[in-house]
Amino acid sequence: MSTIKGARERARIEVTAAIKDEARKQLAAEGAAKLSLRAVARELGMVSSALYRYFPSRDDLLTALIVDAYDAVGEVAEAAGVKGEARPGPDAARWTAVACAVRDWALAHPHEYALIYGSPVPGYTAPQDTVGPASRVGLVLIGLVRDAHRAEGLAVPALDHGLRSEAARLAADLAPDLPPAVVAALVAAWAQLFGLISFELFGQFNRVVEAREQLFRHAVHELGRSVGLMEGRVPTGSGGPGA
Amino acid sequence: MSTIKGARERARIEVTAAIKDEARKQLAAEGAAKLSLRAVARELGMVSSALYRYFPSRDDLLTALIVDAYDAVGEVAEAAGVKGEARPGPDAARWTAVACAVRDWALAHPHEYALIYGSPVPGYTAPQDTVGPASRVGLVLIGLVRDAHRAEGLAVPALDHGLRSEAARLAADLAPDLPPAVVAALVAAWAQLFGLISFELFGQFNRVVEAREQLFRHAVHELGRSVGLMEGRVPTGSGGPGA
DNA sequence: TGTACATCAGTGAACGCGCGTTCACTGATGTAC
DNA sequence: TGTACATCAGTGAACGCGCGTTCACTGATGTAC
Repeated sequence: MSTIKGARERARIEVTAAIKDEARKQLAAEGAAKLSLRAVARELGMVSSALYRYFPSRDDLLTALIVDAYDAVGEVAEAAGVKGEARPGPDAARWTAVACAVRDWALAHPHEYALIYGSPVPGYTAPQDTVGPASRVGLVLIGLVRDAHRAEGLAVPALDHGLRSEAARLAADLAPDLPPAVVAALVAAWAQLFGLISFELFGQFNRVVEAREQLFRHAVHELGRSVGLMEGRVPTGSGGPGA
Repeated sequence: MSTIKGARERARIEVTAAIKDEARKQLAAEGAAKLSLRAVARELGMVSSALYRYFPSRDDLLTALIVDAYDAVGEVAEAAGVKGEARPGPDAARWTAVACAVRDWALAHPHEYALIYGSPVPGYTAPQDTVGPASRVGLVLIGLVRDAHRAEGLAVPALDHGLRSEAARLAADLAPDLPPAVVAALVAAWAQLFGLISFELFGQFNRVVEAREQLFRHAVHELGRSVGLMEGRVPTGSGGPGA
């Protein structure tokens, strides 16, 4: 249990947070490649060498920011994906809710998004610590499809011949309880979901698309169908689709 | 006509090309943010100030690389998208061919791809010169769908209520001769196509997906369907689908 | 409660480095007569 | 064909800047007895 510790420990936690906050600000202003320890220290009124009490190197600070970003978007996705009384609609609606939540977070934190889903930072290789947090959004999507499958609300898609063995491998790795065709479609949909967000965020829609949310919802809806998620059977109203 | 000019002019063309080639090498090694005029000059055996005879600033060199990259991928897409005796199959096959050609180029030139489709370079804003070259791949996709439409080989998709006005706007801007539903689906598919490539290229498939080409082809095939492209009606063989 | 010692946050100076850009210059290539 | 001048590629030194990281240090906080 981390009960109330001494002033030293509390100070350390606060300063660490302040360093990361300031670093995030600079990320937004200059991008990851130009994140500078000296600038962070300067802004915090510290001397640059003082940061080394908190992070052994610039790369370690970057890693901390990456882990935080994965956790932040993961949390948002998990919150949007909860099943329960709060969200009684069909699973297709949860699918869309998760996708929109991720997109909203990305629009609100574009530079943190770019840090984790953008072009790799040159010379930086992510350490093992990032793989857990990095998989949280994916796990939400898998869980959601699993719920639909258990409720027999999944229209299992067809599986290309060429994709059979990879689909089996993916299913064994990620969700042995789901049909391989669903897992393969899910992985493809996962990539396309983030692809859509990146494309918008990195400016490719500038001067082309205006109603970006509508286009996003449309595409996400199609992605949900490609995975096998079905609409509620009643065309109007929000009555549950039954077992 | 650019007939054979003096030695000075030929030298200028050659040196300009050498600078861009060396810059591309450094792009691959260090990424766009760390592209350094001094390093390029050093590698070329010139003094750094000499580069200013060729490019007025670092940003102008970057712009030249961006334009070249857009042109390179545009050329590849155009070559793969040509209609004619060489490629008599249904338009769905051309669609896949274009997508695979773009992906192949991206895999062969990952850093040039990241330069144009990756996270924006901080502090750099693309000038007007890039918009023409940037649209070449999109134009290929539009042309291809237009061919299918003219041959009545297009199954016009349904159009969400919420997307109607944007679809009309997009169609007016990009392809007034195509049904708005098709244009909207095409723009979404275009984003997802590059999204898939970026996701793979930026390392998100590491330790998850192995048979990446198969997964890509599967997703691209679905995207083609979402736009309305149809398979040849004859399930086996490559006989043309007729008018 | 008081003292002696250990821990550790933060300082300030320094090392060695690389960067983009400017500027006056040299010398070779091209041009006009 | 020959001469005078203009053009321009490339030089070398300099300006002013920022960076990550190390290191011996001071002084405050925490701990053991």
